[in-house]
Amino acid sequence: MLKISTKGQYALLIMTDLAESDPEKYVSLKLLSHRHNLSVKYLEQILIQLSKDGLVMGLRGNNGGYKLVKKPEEYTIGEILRSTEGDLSPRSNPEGNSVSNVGNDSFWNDFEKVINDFVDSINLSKLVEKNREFNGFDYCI
Amino acid sequence: MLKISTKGQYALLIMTDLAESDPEKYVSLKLLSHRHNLSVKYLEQILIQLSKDGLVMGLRGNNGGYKLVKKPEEYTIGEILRSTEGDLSPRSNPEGNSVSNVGNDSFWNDFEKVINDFVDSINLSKLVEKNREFNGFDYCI
DNA sequence: ATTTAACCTATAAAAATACTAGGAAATGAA
DNA sequence: TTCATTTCCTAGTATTTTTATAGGTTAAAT
Repeated sequence: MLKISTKGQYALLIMTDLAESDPEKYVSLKLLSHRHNLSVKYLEQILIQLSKDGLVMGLRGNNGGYKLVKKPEEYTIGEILRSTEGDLSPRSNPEGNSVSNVGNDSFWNDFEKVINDFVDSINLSKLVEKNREFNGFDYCI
Repeated sequence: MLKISTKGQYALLIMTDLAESDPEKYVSLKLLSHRHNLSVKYLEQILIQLSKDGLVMGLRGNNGGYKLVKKPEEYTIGEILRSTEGDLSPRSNPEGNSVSNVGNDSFWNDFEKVINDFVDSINLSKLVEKNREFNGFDYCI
């Protein structure tokens, strides 16, 4: 279907949220859950993945939560999406079966490159800006 | 997952095949099935879809089958993929839920445009050429 | 100690994909 | 006209992927 799953969309949403928060403070899943009307348990999976890939840093215990490890402008949308979605290759089975479409390889490779080049050309700050433009300054409860 | 399904890949494969065949003659599913090692019944669904969208023309009965309705260079990869995949929008739920990510709309719109611009920039002839380069002249049994 | 909250693993429901199956309608040839 | 052929049409099924939920463990702060 050529779709980014909701997981990827939520990852973008949460990263945008963290980018707008105090970069020193940890934001808890509970808070993120309330702010975006998503279950703690589902967000957990997303943030653990982002954490494993070193995009965010988690802290346990009281006043724990997650925060960014870099400045917002240092994240590309691509690295966020690839963290939760896996590689953004539009082709289903890279070299899997016996179908003789190997001649189309360059098309699929080019396609993949176009996708990655685009998502890597945009950084998180840009997304935050767009959000600000749209929502005014604060949008949270 | 941001993947074109196998259906879309097969559609491309079959369209490439038809582009290499005699434009006047109808090629049967049986033959296409043998050539690409795919079931007649599955190919049927793909070709009926392409037929409904006016990309190919079907003829029933003896010596029936499918043929292109235009010259190969007049098809874009985009119109072939959109026929079997539906629209190539990377976003899961256009305006569905209550998640406040509406500020990211322009990102998703741009993303969609990048994808469509790419697949519409390549025509079927180009794919045929690539195949020829790779396989030499004839690759079928 | 106790509370809080991230981590980890497993499982279940829903949706999409990847097929398979049976029959109806049309075409060409015998 | 009859028959084989092949597209058309609709339904159903199995597998995989997505979208979650749930329970327990570990770590940190108070």
